Amino acid sequence: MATVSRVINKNEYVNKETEQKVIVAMQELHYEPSSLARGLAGKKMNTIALMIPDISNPFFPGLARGVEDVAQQYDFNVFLCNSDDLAYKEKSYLEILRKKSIDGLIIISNNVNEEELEPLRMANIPVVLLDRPFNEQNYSVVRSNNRNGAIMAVEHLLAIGCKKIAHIAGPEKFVTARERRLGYEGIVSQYSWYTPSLIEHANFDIEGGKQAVTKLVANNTDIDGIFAGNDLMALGALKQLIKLGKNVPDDIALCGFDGISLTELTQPEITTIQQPIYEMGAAAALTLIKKLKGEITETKIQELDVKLIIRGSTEKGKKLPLAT
Amino acid sequence: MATVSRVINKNEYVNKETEQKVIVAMQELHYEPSSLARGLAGKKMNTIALMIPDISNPFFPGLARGVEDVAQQYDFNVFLCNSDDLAYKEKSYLEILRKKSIDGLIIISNNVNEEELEPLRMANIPVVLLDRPFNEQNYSVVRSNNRNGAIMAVEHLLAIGCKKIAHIAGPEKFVTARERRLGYEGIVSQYSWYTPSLIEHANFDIEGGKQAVTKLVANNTDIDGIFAGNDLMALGALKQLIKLGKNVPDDIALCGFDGISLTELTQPEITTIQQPIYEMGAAAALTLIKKLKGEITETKIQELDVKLIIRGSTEKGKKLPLAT
DNA sequence: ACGTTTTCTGTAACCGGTTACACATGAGGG
DNA sequence: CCCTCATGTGTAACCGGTTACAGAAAACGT
Repeated sequence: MATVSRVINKNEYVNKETEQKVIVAMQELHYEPSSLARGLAGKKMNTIALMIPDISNPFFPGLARGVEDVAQQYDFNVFLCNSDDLAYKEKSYLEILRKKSIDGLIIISNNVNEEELEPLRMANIPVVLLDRPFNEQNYSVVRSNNRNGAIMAVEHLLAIGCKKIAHIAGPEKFVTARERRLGYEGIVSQYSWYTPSLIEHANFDIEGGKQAVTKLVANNTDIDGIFAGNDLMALGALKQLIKLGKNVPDDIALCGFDGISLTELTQPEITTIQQPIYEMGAAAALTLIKKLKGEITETKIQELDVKLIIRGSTEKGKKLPLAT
Repeated sequence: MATVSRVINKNEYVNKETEQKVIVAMQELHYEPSSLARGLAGKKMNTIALMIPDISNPFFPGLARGVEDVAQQYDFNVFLCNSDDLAYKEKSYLEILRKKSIDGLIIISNNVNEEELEPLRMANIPVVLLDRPFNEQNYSVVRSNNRNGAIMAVEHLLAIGCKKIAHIAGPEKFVTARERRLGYEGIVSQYSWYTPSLIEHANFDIEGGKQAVTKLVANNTDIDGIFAGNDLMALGALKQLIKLGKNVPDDIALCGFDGISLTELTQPEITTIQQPIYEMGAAAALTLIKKLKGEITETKIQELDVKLIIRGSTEKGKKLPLAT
């Protein structure tokens, strides 16, 4: 028994011959060591968990892919938890994860706070905050440069000649939404046309984008540019703008944020600030796994750069193929 | 110790008073039973796995939601496995699932066959096939009525006056793709205009839809209707049709299959055959959990009905708002 | 040749639960 | 009053691994 265990873990003296015999026997008997028993005996389970808030926003599956690929590469499994951004689901998952003895956690969440992660810290389970850090001191963080991205978006809209730019902001409880709004405000507050009513808050989804556009257009008859806080809202915004008979980009130009592939699908295609989605997931997974292996101990912040992708929704004056 | 275990499992004589004392003590000590130890001692882990082929096709997250919600309701956890439709990933997951002692599996796959599931059968782990059954004899199956849906789609295209209808078929290895193609062929083969070149095979994704349209339009100058084998392909098809300067629906009408919400986002919106996505996931989870509880033992096939959702892409002659 | 060190393997305790079994207690029946 | 049975609790074996420890055999140094 002990020798078999040593063969499997290859970390102690085992005679080559015996090792071969064990390996052959394992194959013949189709022996598969039980993760449960190993875990119980104090070994790592080689499983990390990834908690995402919304599986139907393609941004998060995109992150998940990055996490999964890296995990797979290092022989880790990923336990995917979809929290729907609901605090109670997140709490319940955190409990479950502890009971199941996962080795580490990558979490994207606004509802969770330090206190709730305390039990994990006690159990020595490392945590990496992805995309939405609630605390950059005590945890390793992977996120993109949201404020910069917002600035790039607004400056681009100004560069193409927009004279009055509105912002569809995500919920204030999201750091990402706040950062993007701050980036927007930083630029536009210098202009005389700016009024706070140019900011409309909405949920980070298609419906939110639609509703925000309706309000913005009703309250500000002369806006000619919209910076949406994420791509789903930009999609909804575009849909609604068309419905209201606005020409995009000639009447109103539109820029999103995230870089999900759906923005290439619309007519016109949507200009957006592209985050390195896959890479963010991969970086988070790599950081977590290195922590698990003890290769790094200190917490670190990884801020990835975003990129402006110019498409039809901000190319004024260009002749586009007609949709109808 | 034994008494505590009895309190937790509430299945044997325990004095009310003692029970209370145990419960209080558990709270005071923040005691959380270890799933690992329970699993090792032969108990269920209350975890089921869901294997999906493509997390970026919204259809599958939709199924996942259904599965998750029902699982949660019955206090089960879901281990989500994204196989990318790759046989080796699926195989590797099947091994892992066995080692981790999950209780049951819901699988959406073409690559897996009976032989590969044999170890699960030996380990007495029930399996439910979802969406893409490779065998309807030995496993419980949840799927929708694909052939009927295809027939409905084609008949709708005929009803609005299409004189030559093409089909973008998914890969033949998918049962769903085959069934839909058969439904299409069943109807159109009665017509004199039908030729096999009206069927173009493509991958079940946006890019596939684009490519197929390019070929179809090149080979058949007079098609005026397209039935796409799934919505992602329909999205790609629409995009490409517009690029080629075709008016949808007046030049070419378009119908998809699945009923993902993205079809409402385009201009024009896409007519589609709606599957009860969430319900399919929920039904699969319910079946699996009932099997786990021993409430059902026989295998059963659940075929859910689909529904035609008529939208702009098949409403000929209607004035639509302009996109540009 | 003999003591020391290295290599190798087996025994047994342990991880944290479940459960068969033994045993104690009190209630009910004749 | 004694026997039986239902109720309640503790003991110990077990699930399937890991690993500290002990001890055997082989290699090495002098």
